[in-house]
Amino acid sequence: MKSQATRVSLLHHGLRALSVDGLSGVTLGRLAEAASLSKSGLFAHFRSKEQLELALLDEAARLAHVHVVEPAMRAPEGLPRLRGLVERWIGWPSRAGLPGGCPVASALFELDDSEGRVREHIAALEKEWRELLRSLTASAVALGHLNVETDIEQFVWELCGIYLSHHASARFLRDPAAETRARHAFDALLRRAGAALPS
Amino acid sequence: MKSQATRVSLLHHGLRALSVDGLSGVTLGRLAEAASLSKSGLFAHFRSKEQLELALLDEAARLAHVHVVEPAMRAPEGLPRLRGLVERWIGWPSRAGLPGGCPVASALFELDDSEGRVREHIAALEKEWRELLRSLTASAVALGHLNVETDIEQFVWELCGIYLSHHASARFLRDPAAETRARHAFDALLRRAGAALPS
DNA sequence: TGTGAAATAGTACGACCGGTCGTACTATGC
DNA sequence: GCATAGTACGACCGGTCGTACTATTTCACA
Repeated sequence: MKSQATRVSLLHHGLRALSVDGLSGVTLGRLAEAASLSKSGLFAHFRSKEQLELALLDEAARLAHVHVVEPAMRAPEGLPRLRGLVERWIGWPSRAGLPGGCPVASALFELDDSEGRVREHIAALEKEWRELLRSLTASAVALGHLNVETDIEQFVWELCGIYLSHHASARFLRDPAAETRARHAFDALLRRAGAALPS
Repeated sequence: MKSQATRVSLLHHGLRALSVDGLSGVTLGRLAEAASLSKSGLFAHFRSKEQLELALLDEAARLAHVHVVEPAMRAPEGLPRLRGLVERWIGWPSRAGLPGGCPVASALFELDDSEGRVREHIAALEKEWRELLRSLTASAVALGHLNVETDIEQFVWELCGIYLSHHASARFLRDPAAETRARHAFDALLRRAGAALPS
């Protein structure tokens, strides 16, 4: 039982470090210290650095599910649900209590030329996420909230661009207008897809 | 004279490493070995890791200028020049001979929560780049190629989103359609700004 | 309350990190 | 033609990395 609590604490501190420093910034020594544990005590939970990284990515995905997906799914199907998801998605890490940026987004650029299980795991998470965006968009089309001619794949692709641009301008450039820019871009994307929007 | 050649070689190998592994992946030992130099011989050129990083970022900017900006500036002012720039910008690292991705783009996500001169340098480069995009867009507006109501800042912001989304989908997800998606997104952005487009 | 397993600590390892040292060699300017 | 500055070398610094091994503590349950 104690073990479970320790593991939760490790994932908590590890996720914070991951969001700030990226995958390569999470080290066993620092994480052990942050969690008030010895390096070997930590090692007993994750038998390798790789397993720790995989667990941290899963924890990030779980947190995103709790803070983004679940509340969004309570909105009515179609456009409202899609809007709800996107609004909670953009900038979700800080609302979820993370001190840094989105772990998956930074990993997308950190590991783009690497190989191995960690990269594959992120690729799987990212594809799963895009599949969710795709299905919510398709649902909005099916319900007549968006045009039937909408290129759904293209829609999702551009949506991801908005997310990444927001991440870069909010977190790196520290542009206070990032939120507004993202919302305007999303509105424009919806308008192009034929959504009925207030002005 | 010999010194100059060594420095060029160091920047060359360093930039390759930077594009593949990111800033944290460039280490003095590995770079020295790649350039067939001792670590201390390398140190004679760059008196600290930080100075090396700054020099590498400048070299990346120089390369981008040669491969992206200069050829684009030969196109007629206004929309043609803007189009020329964007077309050469998207995916420029591989066309410039780099084995990895865009060093600035990955640094935008790698250093978003850090501090120091390196971060500031990247911020300056990025702002300079966005200012270039802004001025070319403003020129296209002034010449009547784009609507006068165009929100130029917003236009540039979304353009950066297209660049980042292309980077992620091409380099990480290895989606062969990345190029097409980026072009379609750019065309849609131009159409929204009132550009006269074929079909 | 005693015991065995689970959880954690302790210690050590080889490799690599950024950086410094003294020392050569070599190109360049006076 | 010689002083000087730049360039490169190999050895080495203290520190941290991931990982392995053994010892100790903690705790649930008999």
